[in-house]
Amino acid sequence: MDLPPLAQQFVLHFGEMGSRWGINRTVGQIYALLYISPRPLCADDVVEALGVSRSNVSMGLRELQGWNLVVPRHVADDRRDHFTTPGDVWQILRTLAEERKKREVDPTLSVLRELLMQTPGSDEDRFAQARMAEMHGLIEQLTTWYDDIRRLETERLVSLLAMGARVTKFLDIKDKVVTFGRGRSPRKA
Amino acid sequence: MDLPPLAQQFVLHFGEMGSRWGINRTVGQIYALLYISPRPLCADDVVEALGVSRSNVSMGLRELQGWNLVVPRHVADDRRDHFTTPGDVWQILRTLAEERKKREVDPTLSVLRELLMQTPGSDEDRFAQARMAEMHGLIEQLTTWYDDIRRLETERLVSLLAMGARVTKFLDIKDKVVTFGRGRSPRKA
DNA sequence: CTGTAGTTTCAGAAAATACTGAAATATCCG
DNA sequence: CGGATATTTCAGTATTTTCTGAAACTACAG
Repeated sequence: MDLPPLAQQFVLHFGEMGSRWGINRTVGQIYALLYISPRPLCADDVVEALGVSRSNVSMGLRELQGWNLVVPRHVADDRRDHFTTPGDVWQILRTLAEERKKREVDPTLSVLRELLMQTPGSDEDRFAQARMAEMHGLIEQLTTWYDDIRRLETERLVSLLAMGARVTKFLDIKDKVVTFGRGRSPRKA
Repeated sequence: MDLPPLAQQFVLHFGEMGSRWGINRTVGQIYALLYISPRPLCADDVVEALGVSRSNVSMGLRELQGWNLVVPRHVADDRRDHFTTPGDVWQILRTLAEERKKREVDPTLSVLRELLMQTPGSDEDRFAQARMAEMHGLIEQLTTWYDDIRRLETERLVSLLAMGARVTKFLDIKDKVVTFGRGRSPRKA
């Protein structure tokens, strides 16, 4: 690997973190490389930059495309496919959330649903099913919330984040507003 | 493995998902088993239920304790350690978020900080650093937000989730309130 | 149709990870 | 302390995952 120092450290870090993120080292490195590259790179550029085999790069790029974290981009006067990461980090975050949900949460949700449909044949199973119901309820609440906020434009999402826990203040206000609406004597909030 | 049908399916599913969640099959199964068990189990119970080696269970339990997803619990008249998962699913969610952040996000955040301190030695590095700054900004916003809401009691967290994207309505209200505060003539909202 | 440049597939090698049984260690009780 | 029970460590084995080079495939230009 022969990259400028900062780039190299970044790429190596992503390689190491790869395993914790459920991807392998090469895939992590390819992503990092494309992320900090000022222009789209072709597979051979990646081979050269990372010093791994051509076929490994091919597989890595395929996997990253499967995650929608890397997109092909045509470059004038070159038959070869070139690749970039989407530029907007907020978009990347959405993609990541979406894909992780799809891989890590959805399968479990559907298994839980199936198991909750079945009739328990023993006390153990009855208890187990109750626990599964709790887990199912939690996941369902989370995914409903996620489905809701994923549609927000970035700007709104950012202000929501910036508010943080302070939004709960408005929950209080809401309670008061509701009270007013029920005919109690209003007074200034 | 010899468990009641529902329990068994649940345990097997967690074993399969393990790899996607960054844990191995046995660890996933142990967790699932403890989660649906009506009483704390000792290591030998787990060996018996899952049909894996004693030492494997020992390592798995150790790992799960490292994640704070399993806690030892004493059982009367038995010298052996017994283990449970915390009962409250919301607490489990918090723990999971906390641990995943610690393992998957924090190391990258600190590497990014380091790399942003360094002086770029080339145009490539200058560009790379700009991209790293974007990523750093995003992660920092997310972790700030997370630090904020992780402290909420469950009840408030739940209502926040239930509100979903509707909280943004209050952002509009807030704008109005600010406007009022600046001396424009107030009228009922 | 043929040659060329580019890409993907795939079987096996290499590396990493998970699992086991045996031995070592720790803990408790009398 | 000595013996019994419970737990952990660890070296070796098995399994899984990753990576490679060679071959197969594809698309296009001449």
